[in-house]
Amino acid sequence: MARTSHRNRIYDDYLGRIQRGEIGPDDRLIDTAIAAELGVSRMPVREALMKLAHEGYLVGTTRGFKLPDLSHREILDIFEIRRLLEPRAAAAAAEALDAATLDAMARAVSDAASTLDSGDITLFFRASEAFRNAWLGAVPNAALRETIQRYLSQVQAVRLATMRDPDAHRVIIEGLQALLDGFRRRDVLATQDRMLRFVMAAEMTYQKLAPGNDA
Amino acid sequence: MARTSHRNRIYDDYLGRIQRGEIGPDDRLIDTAIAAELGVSRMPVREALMKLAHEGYLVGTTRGFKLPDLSHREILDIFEIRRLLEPRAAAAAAEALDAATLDAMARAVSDAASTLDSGDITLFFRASEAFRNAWLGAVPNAALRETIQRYLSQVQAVRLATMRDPDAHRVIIEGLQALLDGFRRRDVLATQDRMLRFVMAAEMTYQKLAPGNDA
DNA sequence: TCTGCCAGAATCGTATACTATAATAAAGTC
DNA sequence: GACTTTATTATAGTATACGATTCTGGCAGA
Repeated sequence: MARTSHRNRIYDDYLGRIQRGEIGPDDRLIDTAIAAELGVSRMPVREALMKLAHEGYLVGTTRGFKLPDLSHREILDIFEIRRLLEPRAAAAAAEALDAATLDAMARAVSDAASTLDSGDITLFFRASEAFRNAWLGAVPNAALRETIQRYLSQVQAVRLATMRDPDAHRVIIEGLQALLDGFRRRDVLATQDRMLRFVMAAEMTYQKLAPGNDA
Repeated sequence: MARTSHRNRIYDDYLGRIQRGEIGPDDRLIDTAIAAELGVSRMPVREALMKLAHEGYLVGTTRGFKLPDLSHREILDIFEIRRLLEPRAAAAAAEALDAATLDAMARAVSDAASTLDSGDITLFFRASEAFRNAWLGAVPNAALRETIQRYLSQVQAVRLATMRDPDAHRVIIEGLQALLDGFRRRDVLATQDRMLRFVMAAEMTYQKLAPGNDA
């Protein structure tokens, strides 16, 4: 009867929670616990969590699944990939974005800008995520979009590490505003350049604020 | 006792088979059949195959797992990603390659070149795969390496579609020779350029020989 | 001969149960 | 009081079983 399986519903559910930042770095996702909560057996939960792990959104430990804690090196390695992919993806999205999505992006940017005064970290997180998901959703190359999405954990880790620094906060918001302007004008080249600058700014900020160098 | 789980052993086993081209486009991988063959239950086999599917090496159908049959569009989309990533990755590998790996690559290229006369398609396939795995193994950025490896299915599909054309065959071997020269001389910029040319040559050849346009 | 339906078989999704293993807590020793 | 060793327990891994679903092939009727 079910139009989709338990496994897929649970997968969608937890992917959404991860994207919205509802899973903390210390949370442990245990199949039996989730299964009991949902009134199903371990297996569909286990399979959903393993799928998230195979896609990089979680890592399995001997004691439950948790968010990956990326090392300094891994974060820098992924920055290298993002520098290569995201400018091109953003440029392609600039040609494809529709008005409704642009409006949503404008709202996200103004939400984010408002947190410069309010210091509302949660809103800033949500607005950044909304902006990113909006333009990514408009990338016509599905494979490219999915590859970029898989680095969600890195984006969130960087955000977490840099968010509380006022300078970084300001730099990011200026970057978002510049990007929004490029997207709005459907200026492919400007968008490409600005996305590269945006990623590189994030990288430099991260390097400055990074918590030493772990494994 | 087992140093690793059944699941992981089966995963490694079948990933190897896929890489070596031992799984045909019409083969169906059925968990119960493999389980019976190995003397284990369905579950570890099922989980191994699902992991391969989550990583893009297989797709699940209602009747077993099989190789993904990428559409024309998907193949072109992945070419766009490869154009962005592989030149940079090859350039980084050029700095890191050791002598033994270079020797292995030289052997792969000469094996591949020998098939111009012999027409030994299997050897050409194996040699191309060996060359690719060799330089990819030397890419220092692990995340980049893994992302590129995930497009194995596309590489194989393109190889399959272009391999039998004599012109394409020759173009590929010339590209391999040019790449080998770049790698050998540890010439980062030349390697980067040549890898871009190599990928673009494959793309153009594929477009010329491509089997129409399916879904 | 073609088309639609039905029965059977193959395979998937899920449930439950058991074992193995690794983290944690507890107990003992120096 | 710190360090080692031994229970305890939580959780992962695997096995087995069964109902649900979806192909497949044959049969009936047009």
